[in-house]
Amino acid sequence: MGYNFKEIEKKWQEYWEREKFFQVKTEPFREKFYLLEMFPYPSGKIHMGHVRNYTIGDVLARYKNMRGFNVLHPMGFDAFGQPAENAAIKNNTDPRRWTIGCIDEMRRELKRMGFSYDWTREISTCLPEYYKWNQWIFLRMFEKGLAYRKKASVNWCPDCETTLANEEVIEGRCWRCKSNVIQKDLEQWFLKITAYKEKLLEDLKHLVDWPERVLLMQKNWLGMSEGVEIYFRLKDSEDVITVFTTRVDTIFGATYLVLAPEHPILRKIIKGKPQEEKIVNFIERVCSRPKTVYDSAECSKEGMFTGGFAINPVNNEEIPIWVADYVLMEYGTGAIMAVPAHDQRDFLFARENNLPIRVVIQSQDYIQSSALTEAYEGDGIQVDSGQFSGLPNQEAKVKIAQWMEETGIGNKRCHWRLRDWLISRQRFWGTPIPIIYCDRCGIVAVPEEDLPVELPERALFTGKGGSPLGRVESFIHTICPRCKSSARRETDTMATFFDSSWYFLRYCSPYCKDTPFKREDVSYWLPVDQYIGGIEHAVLHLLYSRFFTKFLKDLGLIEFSEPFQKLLTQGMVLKDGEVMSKSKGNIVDPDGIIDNFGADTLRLYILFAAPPEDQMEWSQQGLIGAHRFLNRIFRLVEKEYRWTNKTKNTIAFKPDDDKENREKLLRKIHLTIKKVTEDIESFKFNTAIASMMEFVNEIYRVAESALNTDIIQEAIKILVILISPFVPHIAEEMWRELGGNETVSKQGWPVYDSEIIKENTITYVIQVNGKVRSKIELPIDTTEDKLREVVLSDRKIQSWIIEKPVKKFIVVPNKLVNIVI
RNA sequence: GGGCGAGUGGUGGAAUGGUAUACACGUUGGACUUAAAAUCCAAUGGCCGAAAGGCCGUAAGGGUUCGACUCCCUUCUCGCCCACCA
Repeated sequence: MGYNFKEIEKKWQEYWEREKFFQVKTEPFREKFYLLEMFPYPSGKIHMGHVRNYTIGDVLARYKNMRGFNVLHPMGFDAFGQPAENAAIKNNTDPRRWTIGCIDEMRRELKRMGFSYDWTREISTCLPEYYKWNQWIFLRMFEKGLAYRKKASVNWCPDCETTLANEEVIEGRCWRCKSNVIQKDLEQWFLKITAYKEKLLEDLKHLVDWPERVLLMQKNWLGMSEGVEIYFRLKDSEDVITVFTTRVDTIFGATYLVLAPEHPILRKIIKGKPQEEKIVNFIERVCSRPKTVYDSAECSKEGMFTGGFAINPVNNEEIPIWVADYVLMEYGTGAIMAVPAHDQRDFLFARENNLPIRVVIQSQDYIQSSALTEAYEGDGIQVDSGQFSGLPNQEAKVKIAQWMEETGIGNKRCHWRLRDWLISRQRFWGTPIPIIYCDRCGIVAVPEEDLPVELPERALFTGKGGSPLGRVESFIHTICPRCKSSARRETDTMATFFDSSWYFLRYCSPYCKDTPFKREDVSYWLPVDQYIGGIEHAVLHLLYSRFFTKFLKDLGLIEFSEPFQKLLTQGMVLKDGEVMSKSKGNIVDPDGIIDNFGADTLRLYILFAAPPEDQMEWSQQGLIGAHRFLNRIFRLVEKEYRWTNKTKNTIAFKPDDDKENREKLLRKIHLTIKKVTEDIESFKFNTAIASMMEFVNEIYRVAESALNTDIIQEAIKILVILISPFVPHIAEEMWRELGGNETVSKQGWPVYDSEIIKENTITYVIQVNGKVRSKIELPIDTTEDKLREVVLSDRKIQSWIIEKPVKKFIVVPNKLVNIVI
């Protein structure tokens, strides 16, 4: 029989709730700590990933609390999204009711875990009092020209007459009806995140407490590349083709140009040429290809000669213009200069189509154009490059660009990978975009006083015929705010990433009715001191949140430009080496684990199994081990080590029969405080727990030999405090059982005494030629001469160095000696 | 194809230039018990040896160092991100 976790956990959860233990308020003169974990999508049940994420956060929140910080630790739900709508289609029910049901269930589960949230601040993005502010922010962006309409293609199922997310397109077919998906152009809303690209890149430098790889992923996503735009005149017209290159040093090796199939000048070039029809067919074939199908480098590059020629401005050479599918309209200028000798893609294409290859960068081992088997993309010396021949290419790169700017041949440019953010979704379950279309006035913003534009109560969910919102007549028909004639509402809703791009601000003033948040609250709590969540949000969510923050700062609503000071990305929870998922059927349900072992066991196990950032493998055996450990510490209570209120926080020194054990335990107490504190600060929860296990082993060992001493009571007391952020319920229970008043959560965090930790003697490791041969116990700070004398007279060491001269005698103070012979 | 990260006992992991395998799981043996569970004790990288002890050992190979899991180079494997980005 183990300890009664069911009763204990229920009791303390009720206590914390009754005492409003984790409710906080803005207290300008108290040091704050804002700890945020990524809020969940309410799919119905929490999974182990959530448990891990929120347990990591909870340990830190409770620890910071005990250190005296005013800790904001909120939780909410990212409640809009497709699963609710799909559930509604399946059962023809209301996505609202489905979502609220899921939220209730998940809140119940989160409470069972004993997380220290301030539940009075809970938010759900699907409630009008929240999404009103999505619309408000959208309108501010619209005013600033940062929200605009543009045609963009969507995946479209002609049978269901509906748009599909990429994940709903399975092998080019609709996931529901299996018919072929086509690309369809729709007018859609975009946010001009590209207006902030330089700031988004620049400010990454300040995010020193973010994981390196997240910074790198953001950097790659922004994708800035520096290069030169070069202007190629056409042979027989005044038209100019602009190409972008990062390798302007290879310009003398350009032997042809390539246009993307969508390039606007292409039709002009081929007009009236014999191959016109063939090329038009080619263009149409390539453009209708679903974008997801073609698979990069593996895919063979297809293209044709257009019949046109361009003039290379650096040497007036005539070069042919081609069209090929390996050039993308979306990047750069949609046209490239092809240098087959120094670009692998160009090389393959040139060989396929018998186009000339000309080496203009010579490598150390001499290369010949005719003998190349692959492009040479490395550095070297310019050859056949006019006045730049003989220069190292890196130097030539700079000089050629300069020369081009002076002569008007080209200009230095940056190109970015980042695109504007498409936020329109042809879906019901999202924030309505607050826009009205009037035949007379055009696109009109919904006036602020009319917000929120609420989702209608009822809609029909069939999965066919477009968005359900588009068929709710009472929603669509409205009056133009400007001219008062009849008008139509926008029926698209916002992508849910919009909702989560500013939710961390709403937690500060969740009840605010006039603005999205109160300035005084936000300026106290923000930025978030520690953000914790999955690596899958390393790019989009974090980038969008940074964008919103910068935008709100420009509006003058906030004073900071980065929302998250520190970031921790936790690893995934695996079972049998695979990610837990419904489709694999390898889910372990947290609820069932809590039933059988308790929340404390689950918390302890999930922290002990691996460091937070690493992936962890679920093991039922390991879980049982954690449970066993909790039983083991709980048994300390039953051994009658209760303390009286008089004992207080001091460690009493009393003469004891077992002086050595006493001193050892005292030192262990302070070593453990040190280790656990440092490990929590650096998120090494697994080793923090290991050190507490060692501590417990030591307490038991000493208890065997010297029963019922005050030092043991003190050790247990410290143990209970140290372990309380990890396993709060059992810690509270033990605290009371042992005679403590108040609660353990209200105890200050213990401080170690470095004097007590100090050792008087050191066990020196003695190596001979780098191999451990002996260990000698010596007083601390033994002089080197004395050390040498003792070590060389050691019997074991003597047998190793006999008759061999000592070449070197290396001393690492208070640690190790290495004798080289 | 490019970038990043990782590879340590039967297992999860510890040690980031100084005793490799802390802590835990598992396994084996023992104590307690009529029995089981629970608990407690002991052993647990490999090889040689009766023992003392020795040799080998952190994916593979090489290098730097008095000393390398740790730093450098080469190779292999796995994971993640990006990917026809000019």
